[in-house]
Amino acid sequence: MRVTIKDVANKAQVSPSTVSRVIAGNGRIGKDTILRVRQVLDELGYHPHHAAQGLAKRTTCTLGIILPRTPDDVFSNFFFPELIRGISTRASRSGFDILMATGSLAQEERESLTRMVRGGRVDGVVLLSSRLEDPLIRLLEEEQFPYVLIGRNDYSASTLSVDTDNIRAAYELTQHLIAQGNQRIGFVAGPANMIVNRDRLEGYRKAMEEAGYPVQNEWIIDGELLQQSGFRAISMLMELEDRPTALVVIDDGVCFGVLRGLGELGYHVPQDISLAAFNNIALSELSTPSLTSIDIGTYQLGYTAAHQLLLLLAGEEKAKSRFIIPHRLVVRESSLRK
Amino acid sequence: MRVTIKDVANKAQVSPSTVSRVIAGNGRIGKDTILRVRQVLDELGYHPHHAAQGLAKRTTCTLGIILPRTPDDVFSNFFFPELIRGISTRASRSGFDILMATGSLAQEERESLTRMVRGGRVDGVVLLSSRLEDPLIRLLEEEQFPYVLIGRNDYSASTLSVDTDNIRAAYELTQHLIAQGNQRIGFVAGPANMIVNRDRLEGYRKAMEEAGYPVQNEWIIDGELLQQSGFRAISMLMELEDRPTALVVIDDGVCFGVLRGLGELGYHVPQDISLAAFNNIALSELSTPSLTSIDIGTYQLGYTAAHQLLLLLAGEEKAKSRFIIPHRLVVRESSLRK
DNA sequence: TCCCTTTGTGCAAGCGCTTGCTCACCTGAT
DNA sequence: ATCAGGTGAGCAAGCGCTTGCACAAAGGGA
Repeated sequence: MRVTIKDVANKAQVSPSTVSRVIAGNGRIGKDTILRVRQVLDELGYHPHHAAQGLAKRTTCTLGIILPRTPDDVFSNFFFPELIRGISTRASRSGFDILMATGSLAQEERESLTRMVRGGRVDGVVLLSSRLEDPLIRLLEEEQFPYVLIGRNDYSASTLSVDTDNIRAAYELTQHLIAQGNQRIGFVAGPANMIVNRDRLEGYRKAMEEAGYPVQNEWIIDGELLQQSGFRAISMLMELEDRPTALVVIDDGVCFGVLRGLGELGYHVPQDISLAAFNNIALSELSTPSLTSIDIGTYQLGYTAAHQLLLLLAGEEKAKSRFIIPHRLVVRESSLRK
Repeated sequence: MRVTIKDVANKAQVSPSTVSRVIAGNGRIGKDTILRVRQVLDELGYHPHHAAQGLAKRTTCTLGIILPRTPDDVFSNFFFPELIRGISTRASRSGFDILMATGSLAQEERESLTRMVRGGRVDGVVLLSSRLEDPLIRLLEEEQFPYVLIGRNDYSASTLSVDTDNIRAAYELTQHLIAQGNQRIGFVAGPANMIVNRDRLEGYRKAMEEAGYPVQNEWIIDGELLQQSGFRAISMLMELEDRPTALVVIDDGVCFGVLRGLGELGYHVPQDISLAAFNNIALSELSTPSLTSIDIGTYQLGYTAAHQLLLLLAGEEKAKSRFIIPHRLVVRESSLRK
């Protein structure tokens, strides 16, 4: 049978309340009592029963995460573990655990979140989302439930969020390609309804405009690169009269697909065309050619998100609601024109 | 304020116990009462408070997972999300959630698990581990806590585990290379203390022996391929008089490193040397050359693990304790000698 | 010496839910 | 008309913990 606070109390010859207070570290307890209780405490290997504690204290010491659905958001897969690690590390530093839910369907996803929130399973939620219209955000707003967004939304400025400055990042990435002598630069986009996609496109456009280089519409292609349709798009792009000499790609994972597609068409990177992408996943360094990428500080993103959420839960006055994690351009072979 | 069972009871003009029984679906309740309560139930959007329910029922409807530590187990990173998805999908089908913990240090990892188990936070644990001597397994055994192992151990045959037949898989993979005309085949290994490593090595050896081809010790190298030392090992291997014409690589992620290393040394795959690996991560298909790999059915692995654990928790008699998920050889460019 | 603080501890209520038991009522067979 | 048995619902205890409040003992100033 599990060892309860009562067992400890009996063995230490005090009342349960005293034990509780010793653990909490508040309340006025005699010095020797504290020592005695502590002794028994780890003699018995006591751990408070979480549910009971939660019930009494009205708090769960748990953060919720919704794992993004696969078909919707394939590429977050590649950096997801790193993100989790950031969140989890910060959380456990405050004694918080992570409750995770998935749903293959939007419906299930919503239900999971509802159960978490209405069921009082978590104190706050980390939402990994950058869809323009996110029903989960709406849900949390309606419930007025504490949450932090990794990414950004356009609902309300007061939403606590942690993000990369994607516009800036894309701007710099494009500038890098320009500095390498590219004038015609294309863009391989992700799902249109993701804000991150919109932002990166914007940064790219800005850099091109500033440099005085026109952007052709045909240079912007859809990056469902894990599918056949992606290959077709790439192939059409390369057949253009004035085809780009470089591409900005929405994500490293997608970039792998682009690289593959180009290879099959007989093109070499970076000799025939340069590539530069985002997220700097672990394998980007190991591909041939290695991928130039924007490192978005994935771990840091998760860590900070958890940190800010915990501050919010602790009732700290939040100075601002939006936090930008610095990114870093990592130049590798795929963009270095010989 | 949260809506409690009492609120529902009041509004439906019944006692809380009746509401509870309506929800549980047991107990003798009048037909019209049920209808009335149901009505109020979703009118108010009631969700039972998880902690309270857990306290009363002595169950948490939660499964625990320990996320493997990074430095220890880098490459599980690549298929981890998929595994989680499998676990989570099965779990949520039974109304279970997933509690996840990390620890960067072995110490923290242990503490997380202890908190989970002793704190009554979870009903069972899914352990992703294949270290030979795993302190976490020991902990769970001591506590006699229900768990399922993804991988296998050598402690006790009664441990519930779900695994790939790694010996067999490695055997087949090696046979494939042999069928391609390779006689001298090397092996790029992972951390020596992982059972999966040992098993795959064994399968490889068996296939070689059966074919009557000798295995040189120098052909078996350590695959810390994300490090410098890995490159050195590869380079030394390739300088051997009787260097292998093919390599079995412990993991796709590592294989990316090998591929990279070989490329830097001026070798081409598969022309100069063939490569074949394990796990079939998403990007294996997209690299150039694409990677021949054993698909271990990652999702299925997670799903089955959760399934068996839930059966165990439900008190079902378990017919056997070890479940093997079928693997599948996926032949791609890296092993096809032209 | 008396009274007012301060200090250390226990009592008991309550967090939201489940469940064994009791009890009132309604059948239908005798 | 009577009563056994079935049916529908509520009472109250209890899950393991926290915490406001009461209270006893000890200390200190007048």
